[in-house]
Amino acid sequence: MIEKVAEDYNPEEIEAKVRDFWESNDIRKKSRKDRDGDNFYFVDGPPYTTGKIHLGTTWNKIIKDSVLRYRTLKGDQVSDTPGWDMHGLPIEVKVEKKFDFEDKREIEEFGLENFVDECKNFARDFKDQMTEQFKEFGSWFNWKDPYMTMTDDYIESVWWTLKRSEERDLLERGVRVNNWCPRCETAIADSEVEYDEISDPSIYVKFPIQGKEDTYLVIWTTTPWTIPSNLAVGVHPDHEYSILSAKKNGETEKLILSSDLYQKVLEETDYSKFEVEETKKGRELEGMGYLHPLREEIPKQRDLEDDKVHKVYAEDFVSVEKTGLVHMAPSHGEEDYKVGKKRNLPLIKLVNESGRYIDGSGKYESSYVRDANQDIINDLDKNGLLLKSDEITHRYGFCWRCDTPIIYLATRQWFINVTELKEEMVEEVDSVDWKPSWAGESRFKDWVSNAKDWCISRQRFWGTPLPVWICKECGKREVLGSKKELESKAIEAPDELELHRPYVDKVKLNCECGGQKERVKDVMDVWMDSACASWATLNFPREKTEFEELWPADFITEGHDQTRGWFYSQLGAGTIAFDQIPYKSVLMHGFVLDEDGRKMSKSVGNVVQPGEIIDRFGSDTMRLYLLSACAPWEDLKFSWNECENVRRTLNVFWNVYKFACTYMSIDDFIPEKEPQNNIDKLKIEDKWILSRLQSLKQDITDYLDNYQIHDATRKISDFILEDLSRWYVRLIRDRTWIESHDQSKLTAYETLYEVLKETIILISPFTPFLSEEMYSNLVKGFEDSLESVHMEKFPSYKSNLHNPELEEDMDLTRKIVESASHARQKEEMKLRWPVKEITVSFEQEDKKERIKKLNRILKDQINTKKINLLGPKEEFNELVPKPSPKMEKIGPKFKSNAEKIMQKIKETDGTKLKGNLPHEIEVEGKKYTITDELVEFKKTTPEYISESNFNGGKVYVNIKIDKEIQLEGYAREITRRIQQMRKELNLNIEEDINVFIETNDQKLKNAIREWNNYISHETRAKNLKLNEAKGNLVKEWEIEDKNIEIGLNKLNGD
RNA sequence: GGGCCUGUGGCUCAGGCGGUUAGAGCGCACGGCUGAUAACCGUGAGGUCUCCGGUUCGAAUCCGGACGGGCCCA
Repeated sequence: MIEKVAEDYNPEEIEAKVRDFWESNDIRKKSRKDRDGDNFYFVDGPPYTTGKIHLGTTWNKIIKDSVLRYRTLKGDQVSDTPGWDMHGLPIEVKVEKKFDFEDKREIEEFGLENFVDECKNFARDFKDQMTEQFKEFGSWFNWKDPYMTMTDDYIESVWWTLKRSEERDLLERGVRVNNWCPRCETAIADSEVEYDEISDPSIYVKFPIQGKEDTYLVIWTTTPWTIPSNLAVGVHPDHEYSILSAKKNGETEKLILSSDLYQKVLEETDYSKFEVEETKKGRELEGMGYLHPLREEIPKQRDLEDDKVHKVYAEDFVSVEKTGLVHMAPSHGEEDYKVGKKRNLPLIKLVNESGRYIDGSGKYESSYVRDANQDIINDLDKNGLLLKSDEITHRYGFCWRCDTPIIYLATRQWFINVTELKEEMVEEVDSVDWKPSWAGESRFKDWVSNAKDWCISRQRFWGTPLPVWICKECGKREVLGSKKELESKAIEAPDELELHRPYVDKVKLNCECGGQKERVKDVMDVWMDSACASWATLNFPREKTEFEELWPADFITEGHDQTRGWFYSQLGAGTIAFDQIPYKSVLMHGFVLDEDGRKMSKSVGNVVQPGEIIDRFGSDTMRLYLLSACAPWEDLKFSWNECENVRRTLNVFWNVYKFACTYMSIDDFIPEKEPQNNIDKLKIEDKWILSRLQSLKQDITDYLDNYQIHDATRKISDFILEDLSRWYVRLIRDRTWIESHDQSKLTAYETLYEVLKETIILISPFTPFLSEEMYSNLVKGFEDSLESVHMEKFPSYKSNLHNPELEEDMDLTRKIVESASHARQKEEMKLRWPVKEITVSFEQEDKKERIKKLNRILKDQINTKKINLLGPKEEFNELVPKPSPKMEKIGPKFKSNAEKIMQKIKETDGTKLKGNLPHEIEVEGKKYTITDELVEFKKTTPEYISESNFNGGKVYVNIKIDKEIQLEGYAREITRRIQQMRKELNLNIEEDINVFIETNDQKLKNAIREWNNYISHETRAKNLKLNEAKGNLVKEWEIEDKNIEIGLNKLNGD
């Protein structure tokens, strides 16, 4: 037996209840089990354990969860291991903040064991907190056994991967210029750099040419602090440079600048006069020597004895902007470093890992580079070499975690030679099914073909330790691939070895040379961790069975920022390890932005937390909103308003469900085991909604198989709103109100039940709580059903119930009904009042024929006594020809009398006039003959007909009110008021009443007498009497200015 | 500065093989309905389809450019 549903839709209550039900009955597991379809190996892109999820992460997990639930419904055997990215700087910084550490030294004083322990605890706590947040909105993953990048098992998979790169000779140690955080004292990846607006110096500096008086190269820079390390000046080989004679403050000097740009530069730097003396191509300047502008201040620069330094070099990378010449400091720029290598320049290092000048930097020694900017500018000025000093606001990189401005610094790092694999990687991109296709075609391919070598080392503590051991004596290195290998090769292996710093640091290996190998102190880039997720999840290489069965991943989905992130790192790692991209299909999703399309950010204060949405609307609404608001690959503009809309949709769905439950339970309805057997008993509206249901199933399968989640969810919402609630329920209302066990009522229930049941299943991947609640009452109440809706199968398509033509016809029917009600409304004819007759005129004959079968529905919904259907060749016989005088003919003929004659023609009865032409009329005593030349006729509707167009024809509604209609109208007015009063008394639907009505109006009295049975039936009145109004509730009403007093008396109970 | 994406009524989105008056929902105004009811339905107002140029008989739609937004890169 099902239960009546008394309450309104209350997501909070439902979701708590359902969550508890899932939890205590292990429903997720049962749902995944016993599926006999294909494997669907999904790999979760691991969120970083920050402790708090935001709306973007929420969207991401909801997409994943819905896809997995859908695949499960379809019978696939899905993998749902979630992942956590737990290593790295953000957590280290959290710990540093907790203990107020300023720099690395304090960490070392604190003890690495303690520090790493703290990191581990943070990561674990954050993971637990976030797990709860994810679970709250019903994302179903194997939360008890996630993959975690910090476990030894996981670390081993990463080690194995690195060992593969060593075996393939792709691992390399070398000096490169990297983004460097001077506070964290580590290299950071491009993807870890965040850009922000910052104010920096903008200076033009003159570099004096060696051996020529007053001749200078002019460069521009925003990083004065790199000038002490300057070793060369770059020009573009093909660009033209001018040697100018320029005047300022009465003194003349020669400047070398880009021919295209000098005008602007010289104006900016206050030169009064200048003329070009000579022009040269960049390549002709090559080899020109200059004096370092700070040679007095920097001992190291003075001491350089190398004839290759302080020269002009022509290089293709030099861009023509500002002055067209660039100053090059190989230790502080990637291109600079490359040029330095190519030209065999020495590498001078004046800046250490904490961003301070070191020994050899003269007066700047020990100052922090950015703080030294002003001193350097002053010194350049003092040396007479500063052309101009200004400030510029530009985008500059910051450490993603501690917000320190980064510097570029040449350091010794570990690299994987990705550039060698680039071609192979680009080819692999094509083997993936990208949604949308441009995600892979252009965007990702572009990125991959610009791939640089991957710097995988970090000079930090909390991360996967680099499994590289190097002999102090002979320099030989060894890369290890597992814990076992480490234990077997260790000189002294501790009993319990954890694969983190500082524990692994203590393990030493014997070297063939007799020396000892020690681990390099670096940890790995966290992107290397997650890059291995597709096999680390399967515990490969320790366990091989699952890997062989499942790998590579069937599906991954992440935001478009992951193009250069996880999509890329996985491609890299997969190519290194297996020469293969580790995923087969990708859905690239968008970002969540605020209502104005701007990024959500704390500083702007436009951040919306998922918790807020859940508190206001519940998880199901949030889920359905996020899934239907836009295409997954577009950015989502969050809107509270649209959330509210989705809640309304679900509320309507709830009301339909409630409606069904209420009536089915009153009537003790039990659905047939095989409802298809009753197909002959189906009324046309039943056939129609069942057909719509078949279309729906087809549509959403198509959509979801292509990850058009928004189209699928919108289709379902539309179905619920338009087809089920606004139309089907409206059509069967009368059938449900029949007492006794009437067949047409049972068929309606039967149909409604089937539609509801399947709809509940279809929407279950998206609104899993609501579906579960409805299923548990409605379906479980009737059938020996499954334990949960999520154990169901995707309802099968039934071709015998599919009738697209009927769907079209019903569509037209709705249009006609709407049009008719429009026509009524124009004349203020209430829908409650019946009309005598309507006429529908069709533009197409076949439409008229096809709509005939829907006559009953038209009649009921329009509330008309009679309905006429006309084809395109038939004319509506109540149209009246209206005479329309032709003034261009009447004018010349009747001259000054024309005006009056025209008036007279207009007033003449069109029907009579038309049949009697020529016709004589009389104006002011004179007679005139009207011929058919002087008048034409236009078809118009008489005043008792209201017309309205629909797409495909016209509707004419006869709104004449005669006595019969008036009585019925009154009866309905009275009924409505009694119903209103029943509601006020909070009566049950089945509860009987007595009604006593008092009125002086004879017409109302007549209506009550004539329609007594109808009113009694509609209102469940045992007695309906014209009498003194009395009872539990007595109210006075007005019906069209007539007074009436109605009394209601309960019969049951009190 | 470059690549990819995006720009349609006050708001959120459809449409987008070029073809009569550009569609929904929300909001607004007016009206209706009343045992699904602290819901629901209809009608109306509201759009130079971001702008400029081109192709074409015809452009929201195709092409080029500009501007705004997002992501990525420099």
